[in-house]
Amino acid sequence: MRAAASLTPPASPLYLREDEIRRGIELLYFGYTSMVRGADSILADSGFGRAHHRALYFIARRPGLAVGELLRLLAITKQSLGRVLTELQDKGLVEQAIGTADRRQRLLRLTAAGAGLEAALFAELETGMAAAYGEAGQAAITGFWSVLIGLIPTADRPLVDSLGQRQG
Amino acid sequence: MRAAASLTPPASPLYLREDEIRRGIELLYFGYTSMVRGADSILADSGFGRAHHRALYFIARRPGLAVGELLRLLAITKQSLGRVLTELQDKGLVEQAIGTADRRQRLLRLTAAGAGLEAALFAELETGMAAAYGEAGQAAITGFWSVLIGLIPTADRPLVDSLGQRQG
DNA sequence: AAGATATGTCAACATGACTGTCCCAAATCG
DNA sequence: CGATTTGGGACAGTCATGTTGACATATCTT
Repeated sequence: MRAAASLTPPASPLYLREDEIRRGIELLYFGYTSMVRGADSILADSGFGRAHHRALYFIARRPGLAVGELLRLLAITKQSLGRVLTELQDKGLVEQAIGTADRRQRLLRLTAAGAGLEAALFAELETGMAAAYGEAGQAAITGFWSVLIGLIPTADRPLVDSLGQRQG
Repeated sequence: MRAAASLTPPASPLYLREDEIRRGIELLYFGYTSMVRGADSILADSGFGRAHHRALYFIARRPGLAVGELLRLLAITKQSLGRVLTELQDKGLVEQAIGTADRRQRLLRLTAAGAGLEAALFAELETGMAAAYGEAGQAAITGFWSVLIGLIPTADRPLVDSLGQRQG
């Protein structure tokens, strides 16, 4: 089915060859690692790692996030998150408040210092992402999103979607 | 960058809002982690981890790959790769041959057992990727690829492209 | 009052990165 | 030819970040 080698179509809709799957796997791997590696030097300067970055990111995205929600987003154990969160609080980047509706909850938000670091980290990711968006064009962006959504198990999609929703 | 906030053009493809950038970051994170997590149970059954999976993957993709090329693909230190490679060789999944053009090189390939495990791992990734491709449609796939390529530093793109090239 | 839930904490351990150092064999350069 | 560089390997120690398991406390729900 490799018939016309001269006029290779980008991707055939029905006959998905192994090479097309492998290309997706590889680009996803290299694209993801390129993105996260971009922030490493900023993190190293602050004495933090990628785990701290992920926590900062989601707290910045959803201020007032409860610990349990962050746990579900990161899909790690509470012991792992506990260490990260303790460090961020000890260094004054994150603060907690007791939940209003449910007083067992600890609602997380960034301090001014935390927001400053997160902004620097975000600016770094933004540079790369904006360049990629600009290079690829508007139509490509929606395609990029829709394939990625398709990779996420349907059970997890509401959680991911909730990040983009207007704050309640 | 946020200078023209007052006179925002209505639907300009160049006006990239923070939410669009954050959506890309998040979907890339969740899409990538969803993909790799799918193979974890197979790996655990074999007593390997994600580092072994990455090595197996690239050796399967480019049989006869030299150690140095694998090192550049994975972007880790040779000490880290050394341990992984030693384990894969000790368990009979990978074998080495002395380079023909350059006898210092060690060319890597999978044994039959290695190819079997890699096939099982690939089948797992393929299931998810094929479903996402199918859900999203052909146009989306090329958009997906082109944004991801844009995220990869230009200096690294030839290396990534080389994976898809016909074997020399 | 009893049970479930949200969070925190202690301890031990596994994985997979890192740095630094040293070594050997083969290729390449002068 | 000798000197240097390159490809690969090895030893030792460390760090970041994940895991299990057990247990405690406060609060909400029934």
